[in-house]
Amino acid sequence: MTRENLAEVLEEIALLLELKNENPFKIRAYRQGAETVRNYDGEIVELAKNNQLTGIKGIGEALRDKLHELASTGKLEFHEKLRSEFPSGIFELFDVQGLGPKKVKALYEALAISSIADLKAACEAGKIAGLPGFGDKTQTKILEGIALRATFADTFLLGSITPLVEEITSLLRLHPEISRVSAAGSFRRAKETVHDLDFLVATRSPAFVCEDFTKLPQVDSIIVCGDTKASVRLKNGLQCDLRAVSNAQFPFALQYFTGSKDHNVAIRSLALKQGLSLNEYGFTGETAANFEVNEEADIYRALGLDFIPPELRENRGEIEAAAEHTLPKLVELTQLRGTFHNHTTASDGHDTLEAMADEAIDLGLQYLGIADHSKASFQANGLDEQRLLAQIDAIALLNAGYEKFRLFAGSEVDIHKDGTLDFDDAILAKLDYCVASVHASFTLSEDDMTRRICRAMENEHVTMLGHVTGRLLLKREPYAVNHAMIIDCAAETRTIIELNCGPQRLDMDWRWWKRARDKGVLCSINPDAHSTMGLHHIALGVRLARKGSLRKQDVLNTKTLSEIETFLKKPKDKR
DNA sequence: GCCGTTTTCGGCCCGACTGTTTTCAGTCG
Repeated sequence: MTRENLAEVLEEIALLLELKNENPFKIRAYRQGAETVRNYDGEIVELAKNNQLTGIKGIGEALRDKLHELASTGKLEFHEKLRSEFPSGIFELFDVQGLGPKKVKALYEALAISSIADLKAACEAGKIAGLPGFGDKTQTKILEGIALRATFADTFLLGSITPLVEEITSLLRLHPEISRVSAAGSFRRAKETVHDLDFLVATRSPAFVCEDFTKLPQVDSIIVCGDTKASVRLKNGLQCDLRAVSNAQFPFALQYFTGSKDHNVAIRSLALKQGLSLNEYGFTGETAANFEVNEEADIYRALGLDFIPPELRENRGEIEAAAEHTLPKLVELTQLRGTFHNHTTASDGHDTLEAMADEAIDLGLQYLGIADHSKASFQANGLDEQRLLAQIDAIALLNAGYEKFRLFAGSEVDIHKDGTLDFDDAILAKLDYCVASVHASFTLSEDDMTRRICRAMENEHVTMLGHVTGRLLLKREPYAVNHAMIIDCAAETRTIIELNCGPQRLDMDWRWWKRARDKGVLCSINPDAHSTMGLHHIALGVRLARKGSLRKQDVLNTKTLSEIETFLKKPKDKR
């Protein structure tokens, strides 16, 4: 039973309750519960098993008991009973755009439709259009929705859509009727994956701008287009929404559409307590006129809060911190001085040592850590001892030619199944630093995997731990590890934990960094670059580090070259 | 079902858009 399993059951209950036309607030409580489970920074599964879920906002008595039953027995009677009332295929109907609980229920009751296949057949036979509340257009839209679902993924990697967001933002900026532009939503909050893109613009001609938006070259088809909002499907399948507001409304709308929903609910209730009502267009209420709002920060200030950076807006304590003026000063891209864990043509990288160094210099970095694979990563052309020693020499030779830049010789050394390393200590001692990573035997139990990784971290030559869970977002599940124990072990052994900023990895997950930070564990923002372009992912890494509440002093590679040289020369237990 | 500086009951965000209606229901964010 994983955290995600718990959350999924709660979400499924919410869906089933919707089908049963239950109290919408009860339904929301289950959804909220799922979100709380996903975001909780602690061993929530363990706590649920031991029935220790107390004092967690959003989880009351009923949810606590249900999560306890679920975590300790693997199932939940309440859930199973609900499930037995509907065929299991009915869940996939919710994936079709335009189908919500009422329509799904109507389809099931009138035509016994309980799968996408049923639905498609019924549409094609023209049976849907005649149902009450349905019509010809609905039937056509459902067929389109089914086709769309088959063609495109519905979730996208933050890193892979970033260039697209930049393109669209620049095009909107060029529009003569648009004065302000911003991406909003989960993209702006730097969620690791996003379902859709939200753009917000300030304009005097909203309807005109909405129409132009639907004509952008990236647009495949129009979903809706009204006077103040438009939704389109981009050519890569991503749904993209535009909201057009006035310049005065812009900061309110930006705050509103950036979310998260939970953050906004909390902000609004805080406003209400102060006699202010907040919506996406402004303040209302008796004292509303007292506040001049030009920027988002003015809204937070009006509520007695420090400005909350978008990355932190997940309702995980940031509002309380903003009220107490204890928000962290988050790390910024311009503060990075170098980066570690990068590959070259020696193992599975596409570019040479020299090319990688040149790119790092162009990015304004003072140092670059090389860490090609070790010999056990046979599939990645891992280096054996001899080739590694040759690479150390090659790096020394290049370093002699740089004036204000340095390459650090490292290795991404495989952690064997038993926690021993792929190189012996004598070889590791010759390196400037070492990243230890798991690349095989992913199916160990959580206990065994955690022990394996901790054993590796106990090695005095292991500077940092690579990709903690090995996850590939949207592709491969993380292997089972106990994050809390890994973090404790890192703190004890003075091992740095990597924030691997490959767009598919973003591992360790942002939800754990605050805990690591508070235990004094340093983070290294590592691109795991396999090409010169891969180095650019440090920008993505910084966004996720910010989301994880990390400050400059929590990030190893904000150290200057001379600081990092001193740091790496110290014995590990003195760092 | 959750929550509490309106505290154990009675709130809990609501506006935009579409399609099917003839004033509104459903979906979405």
